Amino acid sequence: MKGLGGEECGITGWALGTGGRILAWWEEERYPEGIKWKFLEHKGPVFAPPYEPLPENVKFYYDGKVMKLSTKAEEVATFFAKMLDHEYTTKEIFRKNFFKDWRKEMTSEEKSTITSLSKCDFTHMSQYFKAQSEARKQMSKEEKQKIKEENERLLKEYGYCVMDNHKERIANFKIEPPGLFRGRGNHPKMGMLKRRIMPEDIIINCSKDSKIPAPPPGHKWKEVRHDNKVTWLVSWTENIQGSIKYIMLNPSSRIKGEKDWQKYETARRLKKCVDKIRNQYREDWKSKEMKVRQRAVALYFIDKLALRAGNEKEEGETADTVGCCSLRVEHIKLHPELDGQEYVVEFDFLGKDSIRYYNKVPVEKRVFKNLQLFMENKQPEDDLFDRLNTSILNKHLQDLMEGLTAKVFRTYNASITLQQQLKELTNPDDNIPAKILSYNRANRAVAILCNHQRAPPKTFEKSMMNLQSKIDAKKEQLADARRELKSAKADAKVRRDEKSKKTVESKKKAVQRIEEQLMKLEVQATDREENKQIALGTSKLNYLDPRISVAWCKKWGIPIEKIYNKTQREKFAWAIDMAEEDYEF
DNA sequence: AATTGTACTTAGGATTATTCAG
DNA sequence: CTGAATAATCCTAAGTACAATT
Repeated sequence: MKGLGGEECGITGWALGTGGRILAWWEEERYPEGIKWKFLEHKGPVFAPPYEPLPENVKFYYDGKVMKLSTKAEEVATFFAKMLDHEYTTKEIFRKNFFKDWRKEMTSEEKSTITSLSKCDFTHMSQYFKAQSEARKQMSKEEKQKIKEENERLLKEYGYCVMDNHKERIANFKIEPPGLFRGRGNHPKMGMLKRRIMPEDIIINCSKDSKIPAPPPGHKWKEVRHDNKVTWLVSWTENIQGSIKYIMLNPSSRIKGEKDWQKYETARRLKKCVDKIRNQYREDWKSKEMKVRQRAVALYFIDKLALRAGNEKEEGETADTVGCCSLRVEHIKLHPELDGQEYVVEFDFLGKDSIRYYNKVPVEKRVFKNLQLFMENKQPEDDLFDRLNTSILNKHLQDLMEGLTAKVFRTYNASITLQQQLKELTNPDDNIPAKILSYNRANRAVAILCNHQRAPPKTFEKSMMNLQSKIDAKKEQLADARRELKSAKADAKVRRDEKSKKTVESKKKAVQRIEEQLMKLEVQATDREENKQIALGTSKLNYLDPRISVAWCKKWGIPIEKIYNKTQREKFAWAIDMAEEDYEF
């Protein structure tokens, strides 16, 4: 193991600074471009537990008759049985894909008997699994403790690696278990069998001079390589899309954190030239070249609406979703006038994860006229920007600023919006809960911009009612406390002794306390209502320069724990350490 | 210039752990 | 102490980006 300039502490492997203090990664020297590490040692992946056949008394029925399945066919059947309550299993594509793949696992006898999925009865198997999970919940404390300890042992042994001078947490050291593919939205491959990954599928990446992880007994790795130009430790190819999956490090690691930091620095560089770029694309709306006009309008959408770039996708391989460059004519409607506004564009399309993007946006007249032009003589299913793709766009952006790509606009606009909103919404006289509400509102403005949605929690209505009744109860309690205070005051006026004065004081305090509690509840209710369909986590984790939040906390004396939970604090340790209250994005 | 392959970030839902009210 | 609500964590799919290849 080699140090990066500091001395090296023999036991922990941490780099030491000049004062002998342990250096955090963000205080160390960086590697030259391209090299990701010099030393990498790990224990390899943890494989999915082997299949455990069902007990004899758990039956599968075909066409009303008990049927004993071969182990392989049974395993795949259990995948379906475990999903029986899920909407997936009612979908035609899911059922068709599942059945096709299941049949591949059957013996020839099974194949000739089982010819229709609708004649399969998995309910007994399903009940068995429900009972199992119920039993797991009912386990004694000791049993639960034992499982917890086993997990911790696994984490301790396989959950960490040594990369250069640091012991780092691995994000996903467990190999994905076999199961049925759950694509999102209207995915053509939903229900297909995700096969079991074996050591023979696995490529190990580590350094030559490290202790190479041993494959499970009787097995060997597909390959062991020593590539320090990449950050992954383990990879394999999955069978649904044929794409490569990786085991990589936790967000708290140097290699992820440094990249994250760099991402925000790139966005800050965009801040310095964004005005120029905006003027440029506005000019380009008038260009003689169609290509340039399309590029300029697309960039305007990416900037103004925080749309994703929109790479091309292979048709029929994935759900039909789009981003900016892949928008089709059918995804927008042009309204010369709508609700008293001129030149309104109505967007309606499915984006990443098949989340719907719906928005009515007034745009400049030039943009509107250009869109009309782009749509001329086209069918609904034709590309809106037929002379443009993400590669062309990104090449252009690279010319405008080094390191600039389409997604930098999302990062930039998200972070700058948070900073502005915090400035605007924070009221210095507010107490801490009210300030946190303001923070959440600023966060929410970003989530809305980025269209980060969630399904409203199943229990939303109920929990809202619960909260309301809590508020009502608190209001009554407050009224009572006020009455008591009043009578205590009257009492003190008559008696004029120390004891009754003290009573008044304590009653006053009680009223104050209850007022605060009430206010906290009301704030909570507002916050929750406004958050019904909006997911704050994604922007907080991926788009908002954490130094903005850290600075805000320092400025207003808000404990950082109120904004970031433990995991988030680990991920953003660099920002928490670095940012002062005057930090500006 | 289109196509393919690789490596990485971003994403919402599912599952598990913790907290809170009764 | 117990069960429901809530928060945290886990999981892995689905994007972006860019290099290599045809």
